[in-house]
This record gives sequence, structure tokens and C-alpha cells, in this order.
Amino acid sequence: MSQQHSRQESLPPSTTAVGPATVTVFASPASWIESDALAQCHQVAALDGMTHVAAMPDLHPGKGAPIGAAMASTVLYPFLVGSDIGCGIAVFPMKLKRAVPEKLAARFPDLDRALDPERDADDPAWAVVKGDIPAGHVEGLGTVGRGNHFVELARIGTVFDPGHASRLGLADGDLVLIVHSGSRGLGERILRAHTAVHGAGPAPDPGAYLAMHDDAVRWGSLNRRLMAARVAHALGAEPAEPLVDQCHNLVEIRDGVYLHRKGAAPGDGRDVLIAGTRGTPSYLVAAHAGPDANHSVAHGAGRKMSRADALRRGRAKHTVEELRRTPVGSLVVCGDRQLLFEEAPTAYKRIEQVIADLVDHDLATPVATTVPLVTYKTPDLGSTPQRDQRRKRGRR
DNA sequence: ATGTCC
Repeated sequence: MSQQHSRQESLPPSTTAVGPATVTVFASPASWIESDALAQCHQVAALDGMTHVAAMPDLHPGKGAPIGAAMASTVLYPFLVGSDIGCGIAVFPMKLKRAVPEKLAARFPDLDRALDPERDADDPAWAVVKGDIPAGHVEGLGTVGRGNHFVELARIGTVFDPGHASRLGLADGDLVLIVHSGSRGLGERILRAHTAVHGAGPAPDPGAYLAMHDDAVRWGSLNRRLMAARVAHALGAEPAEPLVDQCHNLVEIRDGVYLHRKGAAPGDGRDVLIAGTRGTPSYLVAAHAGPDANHSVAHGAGRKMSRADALRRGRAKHTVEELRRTPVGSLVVCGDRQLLFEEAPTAYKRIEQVIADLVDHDLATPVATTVPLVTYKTPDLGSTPQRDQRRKRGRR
């Protein structure tokens, strides 16, 4: 274990009370947490029924609710989970003979193109579907989506805990496929149906919401498996079950309250892949968060800049070429230039600091890093302005 | 985040 991640005395998290609810922030003073995000935490804490808000070190402002927080309440608020119900990160083993980024990038399948049950009936990826497709929802099946979603071929880098890594079947130099994606249009439809009637108010029939929500959670996990199978077949590897698959956007009933996770992964004795950026390593950690942290850990590096700021500042600071070929030597497949700037590594916090905060607060222990080889965001069509416009209008 | 308000 490196000095940086050695377990020292646990740092006391900073806790404040908002009426009956408490807000605890698991970040060191050295970590930059936007005041807007903290204000959102306190707004959430003031909601009816709220008991405790735990803010992770990747906390940043979201639409109405903060991202990177686990929020416990006696009342179920669908907007606290947001539209991407079931979003999560899965890690799959990938056995390839050679791993030349250029060659592999060229062989990635088009993950903007959905698998069609009829047209693509003979696609071998369907083998991962064991039962029914949740909610019978086939639109967008097998697609990655946009925003911070990605599919990444990576190599195990630094191994901090060889024993733990070995139990996962992993060793230095092994290849893995990381899939970060959610429930696409399904979760969005579920939230929209609620907000159209109740806005940011609670679910009047939690059971009815949870039934649809659970479908979206299952759909997201199935979709990650489908994409992993699509990529495995395209690269000439054998599809495999995920080593870890944790959902960071969902609501669960825990200790008799609704625990809303928004960009906060389950941290109760589970292994979690905490995503870095498209140009820095990610961290596989053993999570052991307790009640103060609402049994949660961070889900990624966390945005440092809004998308608008990242686009404006990125255009002045980076060339497209340096964003497509990163400092760690990986390639980023992304035919959408705007998305490339929005997702630039400099638009995110340093993953090392986020991990250090988790370690210092005794929420997680690093197992290994994954170093990107190829990150797939959206098809590279030899991007031209005309094509970007056409793609945006969905006329490919 | 999202078949996104074109």
C-alpha cells in the first residue's frame, strides 16, 4: 500500500444539524467542495422526513439534488435518485492475447446502436439475457448513453492488496472492461411520470414507484452485461460475469428508512469500482462504510466544473488530439467534440484525492487501480460539424 | 442523466 493510501487515524467528518436531520461531509479540508453542492445538501436535509445526509468526497451540484450523496428519509423522494435510476459501474474480466489500443479502438462495436430483438436476433450478446427483459423495455437496449457514461478497456495497474485482488481473480497486468451506464430512457420515463403529477414531492404510493424503480435497476445491470458481451464478441474475447457491479443511483429500504443514493455507491462490505476520468486511473476499493456515511462510498472523481465551464475553458486549454490520446497513453473513442471537452480529465477532481478522503475517513481500502487503454464514449465517425449536427438530430 | 425544446 502506498504512503498516500496508508491508514492513519480516521479524520473526523464534518457534521452539521438541520432540524432533525444531520449533514455529514466526508471530505478533507484540502478537497474542493462547491458551496452550491453543500447548499443542496442542506436543502435536502430540510425536506420533510429527512434523517441524515452523507456527502461523499466527489460531491458536486446536480439538478435540484446533489450528486455524490446518500440521503436517508422516512419519506421516498423520486427526484433524489433522479432520472438515471439503476446507473452503476460493472467490471468484467477480459482475456485478450494482445492489447494494442489503436487496433482495439477500431474494433469496438457501435454502442449508440440498440440491439433489436428481431433484426439482431442472432447477435451472440443476447445469451446474457436469462429471463425476461425488465419492463419489456427494448428501446436503447445495449447502448451506453451520453454524459459521464463510458465503456473502457483497462489494465490492472498498481495492486495495493494482492490477496484481495487475487480473490477477485485479478493480478497486475490483467485486462478488465469497465461499463458505466444506467437505465437510459426507462428510468427517465419513470421519473417523468412521477414529476408530471407530484413534482419534487414524495411518492404517494412508494410501493408502486419501487416496483417500476426495481425494473430500472435490473434493466441497468442487464444493459451493462449486454454491452460487455457486445464488446467481448467484437474484440474476440469470451463474455464473462462481472467481478463487481454496483449501482450508485437507487433507493433502498434500510434500517426502516428510504436510503436514496445519488452518485453514491453501496459501501457496506462490498467491492466498488470508483471511476477516475478518461485519462487517469480508476480505483477498485473494498468498501466498509458505516451508518455515519449512510453505508456509502463515492462513485467517481466528481465534476470540478460544470459542463458549460468545461466546454468553454477546455476549448481554450486543450486540443481535440490531446483529449483523444491521453497522458496515460489511452485512446478515447468519441465522435462528439463537445462531449470530449465536457468530459476532459481537467473538468474532474483528482481521483487520488477522492480516494484519500475515503481512506482517511475509514470508508474504503484500495485494492488496485485500473489504467485505461481504450475508453469508448460514442462512435467516432471521423467527426465533421455536419455529422455532429446530424447525429444530434438522430439521423445517422 | 434523457429519444433533450429545434
